[in-house]
Amino acid sequence: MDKGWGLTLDTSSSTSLPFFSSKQPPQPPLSMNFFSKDNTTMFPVLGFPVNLSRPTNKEEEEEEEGGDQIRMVVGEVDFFSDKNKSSTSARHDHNHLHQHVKPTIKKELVCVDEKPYNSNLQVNTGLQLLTANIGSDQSTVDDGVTSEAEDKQAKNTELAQMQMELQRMNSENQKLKEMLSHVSGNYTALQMHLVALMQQQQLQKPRSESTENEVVQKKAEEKKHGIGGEMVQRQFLDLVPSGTVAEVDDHVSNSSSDERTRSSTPQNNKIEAGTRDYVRNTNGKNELAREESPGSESQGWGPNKLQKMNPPNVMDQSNIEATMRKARVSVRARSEAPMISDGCQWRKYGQKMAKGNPCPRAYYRCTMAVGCPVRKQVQRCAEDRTILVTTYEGTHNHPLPPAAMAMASTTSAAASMLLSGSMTSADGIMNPNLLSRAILPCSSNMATLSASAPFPTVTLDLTNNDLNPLELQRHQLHHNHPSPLFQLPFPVGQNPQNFGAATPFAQALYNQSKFSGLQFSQEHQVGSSQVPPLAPRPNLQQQPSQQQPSLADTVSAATAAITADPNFTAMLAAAISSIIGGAHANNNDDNNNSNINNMASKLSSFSGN
DNA sequence: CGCGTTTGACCTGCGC
DNA sequence: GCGCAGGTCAAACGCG
Repeated sequence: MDKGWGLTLDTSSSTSLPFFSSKQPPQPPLSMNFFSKDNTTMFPVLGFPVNLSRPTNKEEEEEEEGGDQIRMVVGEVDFFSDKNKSSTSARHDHNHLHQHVKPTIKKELVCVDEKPYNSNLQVNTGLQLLTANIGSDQSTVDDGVTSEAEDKQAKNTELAQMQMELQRMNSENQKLKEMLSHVSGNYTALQMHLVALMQQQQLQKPRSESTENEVVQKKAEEKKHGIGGEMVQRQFLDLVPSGTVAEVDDHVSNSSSDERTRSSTPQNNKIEAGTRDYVRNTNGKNELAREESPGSESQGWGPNKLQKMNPPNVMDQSNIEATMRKARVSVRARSEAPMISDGCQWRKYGQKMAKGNPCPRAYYRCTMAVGCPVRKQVQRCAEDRTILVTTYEGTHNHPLPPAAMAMASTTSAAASMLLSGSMTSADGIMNPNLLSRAILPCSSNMATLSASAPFPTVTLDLTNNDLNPLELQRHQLHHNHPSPLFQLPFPVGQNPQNFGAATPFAQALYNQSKFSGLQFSQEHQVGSSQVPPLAPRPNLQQQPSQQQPSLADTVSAATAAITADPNFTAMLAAAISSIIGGAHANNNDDNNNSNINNMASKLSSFSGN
């Protein structure tokens, strides 16, 4: 696992990353690091590892010694470990309260909205242990040695001390809550600014690109939601973090699925089936613990139903979770290989003949981590069998190699934003035009949203037929790249390195695919597949999946993508946004940040344009 | 022998 | 209620 990747948004400098409006009150420095060196903490939506801990550092200790009454140490913020369920901060010792109180924020950090944090937040400051210790101390007084008066005095003193500790810890709780409010405030401001930027980009686009219908629809939406963009903002605020938390919750606790188990008898069979699956696979290498029953996945939780039954702010987490999983991102690309090499490991678990398509559809699960819910379907297009349609569903719950990062980011961001649109539109009906422009402002012909599909789906079409092979070839020669096994929608007469306004997104995708290692492997990734590989081209050069870009290549390619196309900023920002949505966290770990700070500064410079 | 794929059976939702 | 289609399961199979 490559450990060189992190993603940091350092908001301590509003000049380097001007996401925060100048109207915002001054915020404390906030560093978000989405990188972890181990596999224990990760951000599930994008598969980015997330370190949400803010370990005690010397500065904080010095502050304490300097006379602060309230010691502000957030010890462990563990969103992903089940350990906290059964054992609290057991290291607490009342004799060393000052040194070892480790408040543990468990499980969920939810809501940027009005909901009070303490509704979902358990802050354990060790008070229970403290209480227990008080009792224990009282019961172990040696009355044979000390006099009654001394004993009472000692008890009183101790009680007073304990009460002070209680007060101190209460204050500490309060401070922690305030801190969380700060972080969420920062997050909110960041998202609002991001949306504003995206809207600016849309407004700057030539009006001619919009059809009359789109204009009418836009106006209708704006009328419905007041100021234009309010809807999108709400989408960000309501859904990205909530869905993210739902995903987090997915891996911390099975409470939601347990509730479903209890509440729905017909699904029990399926859940048991899933359990069987898990048990069976525990002997194997690639265990697959199903997190929820397929039945509950297919309960018809379309966006409309969700929206009608649950206002966004009070949306049940399990519903969000289910819907998050249903969001699909479909990638259409020309490939002669049976499967796209997207950097992940997949295991085939089924194959079906789908109606209306002579080509079978293959079903794959991600096997990079135990219980990763991500699945994908691979099928050739019936009309043009050179087109491979890969549909991704779900979000990774594990760190991803650099080669898989960008693809996961793109699909997750698209899915998140797609969902946010589908779930918050007032009438429950998606507006594909509006949404697609919100998601991918310049990609009206590349990304489409399907409201008619059973699940909300966004399709990234990389199969534009108006290709210019010469330009492609020139590009390959120029970059000394072997001929890619897939084609990208370079429009005729345009240099891939210098896209016109017509398809800036194409280059963004190209660059992205370049740095994501999005390749089409001629060899089978995980065994054979009956998705029929086409006859290899004579000049086909092997693009082994293990030939993944180095970190430097990745960063430089990302930088190139950003510098080449401001619209890529929107995509990247969307990905970042969805990450932040789940993080709500503060991390001062500055390690591994340099490369991403690089990207962030690039991003900020373009955001300012 | 372990692991991944294959493939028929099964489950579920949906439309009629 | 029935049939269809999509999706998943799991025993059988094949490969290294």
